[in-house]
Amino acid sequence: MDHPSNTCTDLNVFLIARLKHLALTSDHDQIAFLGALEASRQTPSKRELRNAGGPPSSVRVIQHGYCCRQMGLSDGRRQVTEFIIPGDICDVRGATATEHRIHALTPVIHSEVKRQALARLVNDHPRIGEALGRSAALNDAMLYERLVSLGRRSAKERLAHFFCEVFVRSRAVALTRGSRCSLPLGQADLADLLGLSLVHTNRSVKALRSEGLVQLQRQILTIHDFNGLQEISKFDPHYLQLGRDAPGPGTSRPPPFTAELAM
Amino acid sequence: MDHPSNTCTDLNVFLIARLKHLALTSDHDQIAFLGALEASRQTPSKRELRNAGGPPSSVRVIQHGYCCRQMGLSDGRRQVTEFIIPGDICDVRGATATEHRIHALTPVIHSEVKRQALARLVNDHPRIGEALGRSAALNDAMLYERLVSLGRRSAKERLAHFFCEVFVRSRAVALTRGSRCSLPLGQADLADLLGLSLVHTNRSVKALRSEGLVQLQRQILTIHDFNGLQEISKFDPHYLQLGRDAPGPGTSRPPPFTAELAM
DNA sequence: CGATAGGTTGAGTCGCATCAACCGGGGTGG
DNA sequence: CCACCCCGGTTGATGCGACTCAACCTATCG
Repeated sequence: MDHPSNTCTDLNVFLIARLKHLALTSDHDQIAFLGALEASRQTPSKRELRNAGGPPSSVRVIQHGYCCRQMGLSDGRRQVTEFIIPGDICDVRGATATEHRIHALTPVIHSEVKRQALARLVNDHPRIGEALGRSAALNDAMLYERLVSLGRRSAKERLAHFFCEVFVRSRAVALTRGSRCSLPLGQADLADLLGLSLVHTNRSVKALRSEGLVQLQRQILTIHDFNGLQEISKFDPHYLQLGRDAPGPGTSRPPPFTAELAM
Repeated sequence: MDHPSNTCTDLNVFLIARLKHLALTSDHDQIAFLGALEASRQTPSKRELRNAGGPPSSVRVIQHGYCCRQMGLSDGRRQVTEFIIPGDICDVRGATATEHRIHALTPVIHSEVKRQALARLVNDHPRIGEALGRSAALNDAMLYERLVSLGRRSAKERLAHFFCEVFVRSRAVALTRGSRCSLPLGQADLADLLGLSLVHTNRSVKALRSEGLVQLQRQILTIHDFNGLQEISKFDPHYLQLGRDAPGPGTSRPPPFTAELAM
């Protein structure tokens, strides 16, 4: 859970954890997927992730580090649409041509699978296709949930909900240590993610902190009272399709996915 | 563009128009797709669309009528996440188990393709898979765009942007007549779609109307000044992946899709 | 040690929400 | 045929949540 460094023994631990949660459990399939990855690339902090110049619609995998996807308006306003953690699989369906950017919040190691290779891969390993479909569905579920936040939740609710989400997602790929996880977002980024102003974000975070619910300092999120956050935001982890309350990654079992579509 | 009635000569005109825009141009493929549809079902206005009891993840196609997808919070607040028009293809990736509902705004005729059939279909007709992928990508693009609206646009901007979007989408499936199209959303629904209160929605609509930009009465949206709306909201139709300014469906050409992923 | 970036705080304002009432039309039942 | 009601839209008044402007504070760093 520390900031990206080279403490990571295997480049793909997070990705593999993610694949497990996507119910891609067979070693055979996992190896096939890893095998299809291009060489890893590094992107330094505060830079944009760029495809390897190739055709724009390949699947990109974040092996290490954090980033966010954001869209900018012509007048400078911006909206962060996703917070991306290690193991996440991005752009499963081709990124639409809109003004999307993936911004590295920390040094990021990532890789991609080219269209061609992916097509073959999915053909030979239908379960990989299914897993990717689930990944996309999960992504959508988070999008929908954020839409609800921006549309109908108050500032504190948005923050509480987001903190819950980040923590549960992080835990699912073993990126938590106790009640802490990494959250390398500045308050400005947080504001743009939640559709709030910087100042109001600051005050709302302060409110949650002074209620003893969370702490957020030096890029580390500490959850002091998960239930409290959950109470405020009515957070229901169901949509994340992850093992419900598994305290450790060991006991979390892949959820009973309603056999999804390979596509 | 009238309210759903039986004036429609062929049940699938809108769907076919949509398929064309998804660059599924071959008659062969189109017929295969239509052939895989289950028997059409009707859902009366103000009811929920329900799957035919079967497994939850099949693709659903709206042949006639309008609906919206919405999510409810425990305390009664709700968020409308999508406005769905004839020809739209829903749930391409399995609907996540969250509290999603598809609500019929008018009488709706719809059909679905079962998972099994779909898998075979995509296998035999790879272009159908690609088209469905594009459909999902387009859906996502609209989601992202709405996220920006809710997060960073003012009430008037949201309305203007949404009106532009609806009009362009409707035009793409020949559901416009002149500068009018159907918009069977009450102001309450509109409010829940745009993350505003009913009252403020009303006043904002009034503002746009008194500036001579639009008119919205009896479920009919009339665009008096598209450029004005576009100016206010910085609407850029690019993300809709539709032919740019084609006044009629005849001249609109499928955009140069960056060959997407079949999956 | 100045410089810069990120976080914190105060004051004032505004957009939007909320509460509450009213209006007009279409349907319904007496 | 009219009285009634219900629903959707409209409007006014008021208050709050969130935004903006503008400092200031604190760390980290070259």
